[in-house]
Amino acid sequence: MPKLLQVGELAKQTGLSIRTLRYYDEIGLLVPSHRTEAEYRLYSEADIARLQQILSLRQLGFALKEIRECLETPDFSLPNVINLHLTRLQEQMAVSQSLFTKLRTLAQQLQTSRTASVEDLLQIMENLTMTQQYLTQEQHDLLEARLNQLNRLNQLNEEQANEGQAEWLHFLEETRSHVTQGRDLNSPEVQQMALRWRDSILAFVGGDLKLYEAAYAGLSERGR
Amino acid sequence: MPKLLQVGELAKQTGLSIRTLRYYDEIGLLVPSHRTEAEYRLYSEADIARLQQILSLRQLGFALKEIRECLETPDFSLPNVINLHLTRLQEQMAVSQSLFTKLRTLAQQLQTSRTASVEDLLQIMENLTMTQQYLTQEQHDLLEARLNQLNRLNQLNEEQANEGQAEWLHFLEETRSHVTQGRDLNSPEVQQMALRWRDSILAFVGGDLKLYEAAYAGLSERGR
DNA sequence: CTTGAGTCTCACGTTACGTCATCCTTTAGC
DNA sequence: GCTAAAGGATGACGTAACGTGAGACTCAAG
Repeated sequence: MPKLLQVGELAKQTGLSIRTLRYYDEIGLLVPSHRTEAEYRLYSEADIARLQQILSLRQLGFALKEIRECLETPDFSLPNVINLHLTRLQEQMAVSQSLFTKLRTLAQQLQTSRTASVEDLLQIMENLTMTQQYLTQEQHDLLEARLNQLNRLNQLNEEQANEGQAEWLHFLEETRSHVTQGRDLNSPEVQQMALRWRDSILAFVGGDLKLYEAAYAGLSERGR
Repeated sequence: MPKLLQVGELAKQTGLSIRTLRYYDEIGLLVPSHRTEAEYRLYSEADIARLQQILSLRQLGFALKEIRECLETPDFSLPNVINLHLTRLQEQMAVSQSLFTKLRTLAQQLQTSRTASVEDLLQIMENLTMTQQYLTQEQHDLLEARLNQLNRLNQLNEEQANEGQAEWLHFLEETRSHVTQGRDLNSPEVQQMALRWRDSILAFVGGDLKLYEAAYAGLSERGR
């Protein structure tokens, strides 16, 4: 017999609030597949699985409406979801890297001028926030582009889809070998890998290369 | 002559929308210090400096109301702001680290069972989202605790405040030495440093040790 | 002198929920 | 068999941080 959960239990298990689950029901994002006589919500295991997907996508910064649309396309495959997850991870690490570079700059500034002036610090903070802003902007652009392409991909023929998955598997292979060998995140090898990963994405994104380039051009222009 | 900026110009320079600047004016967060005859907003350089602080704090995840309160306490010193920035960086790197560990788990899972079952993947995704949720929750708790303590700190006598700054300078010294020596983020030395940094924070936070401990206890409990 | 770009205020819309208020169900204890 | 406590349901209003017009004003350029 498949066990069914009430809202409160599910809320406890997921850490979400009851109100949130009720809201997801309200907007048709996660409608519990059963109800009791007294209209109590009952969530099946399939519902829970769907909720996991929802949370994953929400984690990636998607709006709830977008998530619903994603899950409506029937062949929104798990590889694709994980693909997104991996990419996101890559970006987060890149951000950390960038931030650390900025911190190094700060440290060096403090090294040269022993007591940094207020103006210096403000200048540094300006740099910090500026790059941060720009990165998140870039991330958003990329996410949008990827979502669009993902949707388009789902409308392509199987051949190309399989190609994309092959690329993805290839990258995963590499990642795994590096991970199992205990390599470090900041080693040149991994950075090299990140570049190839980016190229892989470029191939994956296919036509909209211009969008990607624009983001990068803007970034380097900003960096001068 | 101090140059004054109109909203549009400031918006372009900061990447914020005009509406956002108007909103900040509306809620009293950033009230332009001048207006033209026709009520055009004019932002002085002091205003811009304040905006930088605002963006820095916003970047740290503070609510606008909290930011306003922060900036209202007159001796909300720059070291404190940068202190927060550094801590945040530390946390972000910890999150990346954690995520990467999860990814490693995923990779290993895929290694053992060549074609991972849907259930396996869901399980992994569950772990991913769970830890993520928990971390952000922890981060929020810490941020709140720190804000409170920061406010209290501002009400302490100068001695203790200077002590806190000395601690901070000490940590910065260490960071700098590590950075200039090109050490890696994931090296045991830096992790050791992170631990000491945490202890420093603990000292900094002073009384509310319990709050900190609760957060960590919850984390390890969750991690079982 | 008009046109176009920039600005103003007012005001309603949006997202993802939080927070009551009020009523209904279910379970445990007496 | 009754009651109290716990859990749930449905409105409905509140919130944060803006987005998005509508309609009027201002300012520099041709």
